[in-house]
Amino acid sequence: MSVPGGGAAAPRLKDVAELAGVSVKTVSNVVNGTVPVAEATRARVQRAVDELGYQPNVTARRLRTGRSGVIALAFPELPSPYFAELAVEVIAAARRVGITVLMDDTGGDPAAELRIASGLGDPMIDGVILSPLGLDRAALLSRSREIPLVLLGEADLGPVADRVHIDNVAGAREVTRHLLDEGYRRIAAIGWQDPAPRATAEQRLAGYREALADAGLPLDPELLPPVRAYFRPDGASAMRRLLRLPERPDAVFCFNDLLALGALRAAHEAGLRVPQDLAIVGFDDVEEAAYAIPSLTTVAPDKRLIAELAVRCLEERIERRYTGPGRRVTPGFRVVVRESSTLAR
Amino acid sequence: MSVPGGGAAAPRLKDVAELAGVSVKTVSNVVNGTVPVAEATRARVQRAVDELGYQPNVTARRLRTGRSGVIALAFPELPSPYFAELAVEVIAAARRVGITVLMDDTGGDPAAELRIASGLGDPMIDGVILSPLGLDRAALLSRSREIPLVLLGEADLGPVADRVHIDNVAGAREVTRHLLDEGYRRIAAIGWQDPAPRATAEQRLAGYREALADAGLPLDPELLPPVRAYFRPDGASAMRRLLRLPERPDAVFCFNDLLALGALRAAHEAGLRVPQDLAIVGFDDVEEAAYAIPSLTTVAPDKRLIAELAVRCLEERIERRYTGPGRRVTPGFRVVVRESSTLAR
DNA sequence: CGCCGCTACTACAACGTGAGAATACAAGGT
DNA sequence: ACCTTGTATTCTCACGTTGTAGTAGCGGCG
Repeated sequence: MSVPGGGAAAPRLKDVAELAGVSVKTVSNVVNGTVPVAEATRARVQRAVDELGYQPNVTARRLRTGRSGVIALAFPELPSPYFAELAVEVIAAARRVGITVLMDDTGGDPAAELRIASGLGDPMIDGVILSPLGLDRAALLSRSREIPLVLLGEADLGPVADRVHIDNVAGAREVTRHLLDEGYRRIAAIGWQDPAPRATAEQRLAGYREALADAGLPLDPELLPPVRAYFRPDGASAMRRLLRLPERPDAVFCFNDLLALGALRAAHEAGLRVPQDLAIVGFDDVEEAAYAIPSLTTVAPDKRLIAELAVRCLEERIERRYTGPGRRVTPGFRVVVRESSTLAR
Repeated sequence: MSVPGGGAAAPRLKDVAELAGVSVKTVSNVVNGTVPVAEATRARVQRAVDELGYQPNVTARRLRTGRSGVIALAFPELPSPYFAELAVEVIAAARRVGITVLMDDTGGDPAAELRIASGLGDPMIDGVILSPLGLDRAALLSRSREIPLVLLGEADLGPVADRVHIDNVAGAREVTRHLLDEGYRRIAAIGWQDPAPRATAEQRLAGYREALADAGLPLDPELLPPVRAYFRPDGASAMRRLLRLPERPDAVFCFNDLLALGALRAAHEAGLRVPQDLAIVGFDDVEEAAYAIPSLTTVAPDKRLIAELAVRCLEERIERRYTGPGRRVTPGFRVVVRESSTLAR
C-alpha cells in the first residue's frame, strides 16, 4: 500500500468504482446503505473497498451533507479527575458508534459555555455535550444557533436540551444517612456557595437537609462554610474554618471528592485522625478516592452509563430520530463505603 | 437547526463578491492575502465582508487544500493525572494557533500506537502528537504513511519524528540527591520493570544509580522491586514487598507520582510515618501530589512549555516550514520539595 | 402487444473554496 | 503606433462526496 518516499494517496470512491466496475454512486450507496443494492453488486463493491482500504473522506462528506461526525465535549475543568474520567468514557462511547469527540474546556465561563452550546466553538460540529457551570436558562434560550445539545449535570436549563444526570438530592441524602447510621451526629457540609449557589450546591445541600430532618436533627448554619469553588484548596480552607468552631463537627459531607480530599488534608494538618476524630465523605468517586489515606467514602455515579446515555441522546437528535422537547435521563448511583467514615469511635 | 424566523444562511464568498461588485476569487485573495490586491478594491471587499459578517467555510477550505486543521493527541492512559494535565495544556496551546485536537487513548498497545503514528486513527488528520509506550523504532519505521509526528516522553524512536521530553536522568539524579542531602542512606526505587523495562524505567533508574554512585553508596538489587505498570496499586504492592525486607529502606524514589501515592498508602497501612520513618518522592508533579498526606516531593516538568513546544514543532512540520530530520527539544524541570522528604529524623 | 410500475443502477450537478491560467488594462520603451 | 512588462482581476476547474433525476431491463396485466 505504501510507496517508499512518497506514500500512496488515499483511495477515493472513484478508485473503488473503477476496480469494481460500477458507478461512483453505487459505491457510495454500498458504503452508506442509503439505498438497497443487489447482493452480487454489493459483495463485489465490498471486496474492492477492502482491497483498497478505502475510507470515506470526511471533509468532502461534510461539505456535501453538512454533517461532520464530530461532536464537542465541554467541561468546566478538564483536569479535574471527575471530568477527566467522564471524558474518557464519553470518548469511548462515541467511538463505539463512529463519532469522534473534540474536547473543550470552558473554565465555567458563561460566555464560553454559550459559545459552545451554540456550536460556535469549532466549525461544523454536529452536536454538543456540555457540562454547564455558569450558564443560565435565559442565556441558553438566546443562543444563535440551535445545535443538538445534551447537558450533563445538575443544572436545569429548561426543555431546550436533553439532560443526563444522577439524582443528586438522593445521593446527598443517602451518604448523609450513612454518616448518621455510623453514629455521627454533628455533621457539617462543605460545598455551599454563598452569593450565587450552583445547582450542584443547592441539590446536595437539599439532600443533606432531608437526611438531618429525617433524623430529627437541627441544621446549624455554622456547619455550612461557603466555598468559592470545588477544588482541594477550597475544601482545605473550609475545613480549617470548621475546626476553629467552639463546638467542632464530628463528620463532614463534602459536595465533591476534591473538597473532601482538601478537607482530609486540613484535618490531618490539625492533628485529627480520620475517621476516629472526624469522618469525611465525598461525592463523585474519582479514582483517587480509593487511594486516599484513609480511603474515602463517596457517592459513585455510573460514569460509563452516563456517557453512554449522553452519546445516545445526542445521536438521536443529530440523526433527527428524535426531535421533541428536552428529555431527562437519570441513571443510578451507589454509596461506596470506605475507611473515612467507618470504625467510628 | 435554523434560527426562528427563517435564519439567514451563512454568507459565502459569492455573496460577498456580489455585494462588493467583484469576482469570487478577488474576495478570496483579500481574505487570504495570497495575492496583492489594489487598496481601493481591498477596502471595498473588506467592507462587504464586515457587513455580511462573512466567515470562511472551513470545511470547503479543507477540502480544497487537503488540510483539516485537526491533530490527534494520543496518550497511553488519559485518566492518569499526568496525561490529563498535559492534555489540557496541549489543547490550549493548539487552540492558540487555530488547531483543534482530537483525543485518543492507546492503552500503550504498540499496534494502536502505530496506527495513530501512521495517521490511520481518524481520517484527515494533519499531524499527531503521541506519547508512546510500547512502540519501538523498527515498528515506527514501518508505518505506512509518513504523517507529521511529534513524540512526547523518554522513548528514543529515532530521527523519524521530533521529540519533546525533559532530561529524565537528570531529574531522577537530582531528586535522589535531594534524599541524600536530607540524610537518607538506604534509598529504594520503585518503578523498575523486569523482563521489558520501558525507556522511562531505564532513564530514571540511571539517574538514581548516578546519584548513589556519586555519594559512594552501593546499589542493592533488593531495593529495586519491579512493577507491572505505573499506577497506584503497583506502587502499593512494591512498597509492601520492600517493607518485608529484613533491612528496610529509609527512603523510596518512585518513578512517577502514582506509584508514590500507592507507596504512601502502603506505608500508612503498615503504620509507618512519612517522612519520619520513611521518605517518599515521586516524579511528574501531578496536582494531587501537592494535596497528598503528607504532600509529595517530586520532579516537576514544565507541562505548559512541553505542550507549547510540541504544538509548535508539529505546526512547523505540517506547514512544511521544517522538513529536516527529527529534532530533540528538552525543556527544563524543577525538583519541588514538600513534606514527604523533609523534617528527617 | 404495449404500457405500467418496479428494481437496480448511472449521469450529473452541486456543496464553498483556492490554485492557476487567462484576460483586461495601464504605463513605458522603441 | 506597437509591443513589452507588469499589475489587477476574472475564469475555469478540481477537491470527494451525495442528492436528484433519469435510464435500462424485466415481469405482469389489460
